[in-house]
This record gives sequence, structure tokens and C-alpha cells, in this order.
Amino acid sequence: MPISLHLADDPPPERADAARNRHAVLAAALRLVDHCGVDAVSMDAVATEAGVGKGTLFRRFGSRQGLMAAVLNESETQWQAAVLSGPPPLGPGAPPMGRLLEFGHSRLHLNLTHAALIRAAGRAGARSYAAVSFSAMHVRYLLGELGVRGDIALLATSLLAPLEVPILEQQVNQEGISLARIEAAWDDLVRRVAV
Amino acid sequence: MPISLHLADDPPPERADAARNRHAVLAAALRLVDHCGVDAVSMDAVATEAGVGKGTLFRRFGSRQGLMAAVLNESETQWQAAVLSGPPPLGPGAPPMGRLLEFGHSRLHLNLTHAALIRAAGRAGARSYAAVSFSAMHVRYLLGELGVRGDIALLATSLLAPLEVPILEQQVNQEGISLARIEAAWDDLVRRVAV
DNA sequence: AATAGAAACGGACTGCAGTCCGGTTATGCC
DNA sequence: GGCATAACCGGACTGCAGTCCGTTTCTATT
Repeated sequence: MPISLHLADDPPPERADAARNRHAVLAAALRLVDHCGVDAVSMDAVATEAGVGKGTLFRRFGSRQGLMAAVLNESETQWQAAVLSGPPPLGPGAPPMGRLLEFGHSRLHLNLTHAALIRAAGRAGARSYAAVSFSAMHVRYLLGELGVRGDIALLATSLLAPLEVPILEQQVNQEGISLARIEAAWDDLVRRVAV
Repeated sequence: MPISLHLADDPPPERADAARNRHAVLAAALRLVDHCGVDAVSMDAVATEAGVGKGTLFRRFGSRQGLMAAVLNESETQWQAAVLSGPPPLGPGAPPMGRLLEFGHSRLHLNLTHAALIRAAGRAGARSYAAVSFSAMHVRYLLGELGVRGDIALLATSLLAPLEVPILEQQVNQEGISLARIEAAWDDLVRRVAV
């Protein structure tokens, strides 16, 4: 009596020790990142903290960027859930324009909060595919609801681009622009784009 | 009878051997980058090719990013000259909207052409300060000419953001979007923003 | 329960970015 | 022209990302 069946064999099932090690590595990485800051965490340190060999880290996560992307994914998943099914105006229930503006503010703050981690994750594995494509999909949907005409997909990209980490960090750290002003400018941009 | 006077002593004058070495390093780096591609060029290789020690490279350019930024700067300078004083519609003489659209297309192509170098230059020294601030300044100026109302500085940033390398590479390499479509979408964005 | 085979493990190994310090060379002054 | 000083030079050294391969551990089958 098998406890879990494995029907479509495309993804070969993960071995028990592999799963255990993956969780140990993720927990160790999260611990070290919280404690020392992203940039001070080396792969050797994570391996030692997790009690595994270095080869294991690279086998499971491919690279340092991949590991950081996996750590980042923990919080991104929560945020995505809040967008898809949390309370309005971020979640469903509010009018589309209200949701869109709230979405931008929320993403802006999240990008600044996780700036170092997002940078360390680079474009490996999860980020440029999970976070970016989720956000793009959601903005496309809201632009559709608003009845915006034109190349919705690229308009969505254009609205998300000014919220990217390097740009926000330039504005906040180099030019000393306040968050309130950035939010207001983004609201203005959205209103101009959304007819 | 001194050949060159040095009036304001704030920047202490560069020693002759230092200048010679800097040119040798830049020439060697450019040669190697053209020949092997940016990512295959190591600092040791540049030092050997230029016939100097590794310490010299790091003294003059600070980091690999700094060296790549210096290499990049050679072509950026040419482009800036074309924008400021070249033939219209990129240079002065054309109506502002025409210049703005041409500027975007030009920057888009340049960013894709130099994508690897721009990425390697990161946000060191020149890029996030020369190229970005030059572009921002120019777009602010054109938006002013167009009579656009609002937070011109941040609107300029918002227009430039979708032209950044990571976003263009995602669109072109991952999603297979054509350059023509990206150009058209940017034109559309500009027209929506510029009232 | 024993076994065969495949997948995962781990630590020694490589290559590169960046640092450091003793030696060298240019410049300003006498 | 000679000398003192400060800047520059260069290569050996460190630490980390990523690789490789012999060894161990799991799982399916009988």
C-alpha cells in the first residue's frame, strides 16, 4: 500500500535523503542570511552550517544565485498568495485601478526590502521566471480589466521596469528620492498609460 | 619653461608612466574583449597582454567592473556626442518628439549591442553615473520641450527603465519578442506619457 | 532479507577577483 | 646635477565560486 503514487514519471521522484538535505540547506542559508547579511554568506559557510558537502549545494541549486533564488522564493510565494487571494485592495475585490496602484506600492516596498537578496539571486532559476513572470501576468490581467488598448504585454513590462531593484536603489541611495515621491510618480505613470 | 601648467591642484597631475600604462591597459582590454568576448577576459590576461602587473590594473581601475566601465566609456562617449551634436533626428534640429523616439531606438540598439559589456561594467564608476545620468538628463530636457507636466525627472526614469539591458535581454532572448515590436511599444509608451 | 544499480554525497582541486607590501621610478627642490 | 619623497609598479598571497570523481546511501526487485 504505497503512501504516495507517482503517476507521470516525467519528474523523477526526489529521494528521501535529497529532500532532507535540501531542507537543511535552505534552513541553514536562511539562518546565515538573516544573521550575517546576504553578501557575507559563502557557499562553504552554508555547507558547513547545514552539515553537508559543498558538492551537494551545487548539485541541488546549481550556483550561488540559484541558492539565493530558492531562499528568496520562500517570501515571494507568500506575497504571490496575498496578491491572488489576500484582502483587497491588493487581493481580489477592489476595483482594478485600485488593485494596480496597490500592487505597485507593494512590489516597490518588497523590492527594496529584499534588494540585497534579489541582487544575489540575479537572473538564476526563480527570479527572472517566477517573480517577474508572475508580476507581468498579474499586471497584464489588470490592464485588461481596465480596458486598456494596445500591446498589453509590453505595456505591463514598461510599468514594472521602473520598480526593478537597480533603478529603485539608484533613486533612493544615490539621489535621495523619497519613497512617497516614487510612489506618486508611479501612480502618475499608471494613470497616463491606462488611458 | 613648463610645457603644461597645472593650475587647480585638486586633482594631482597624472605621472607620465601612469598615463602610458593606463592607455596600454585600455588598448589591451579592448583587444581581448573584441577577440575573446567579455566574459572570457580575465584580469590576469589583460595584465599580461598589456605588459603590466596585476596590482597596476586594480590601482587604476579599482575592479574588473571599473575596467570594463572604462572600456565601455570609449563607445558611450561617441554616442553621447552624436546625441548632443550629431545629425537629426537623433541630434538637434528635429522636433522634440521625433528626437525622443529616435533616442529611444538608438539607446535600445546600443544596449543590446553592448549588453555583455554593460553587464560586466555593472554599476561601477561610469555606467550608473555617466550613461544613466546623461540619458536621464537628455530625456528630461526633451520632455520639458514637449511641455509635459508632472514629475519630469521620475517620468524620464520611467521611460528609460524598459530600455535597460536585463529587461531587453529577457524580452529578446527568453520571450523571442522582435525588436520592431519593442520599438513600437516604446513609441506607444512615450506618446501616452507625453500627453 | 539480500542484491544490483542508480542517484546522491563530500571534500580535494582549479581558476579568478581582489589585496598587500617590498622594490622602483618619476617629480620637486636645492 | 643630485637628493628626498611620494607615487607607482608588480607579483606572490588569500578567499570564494564552481568542478570532479571515488565512495556512500537509497530504492526497486526478487
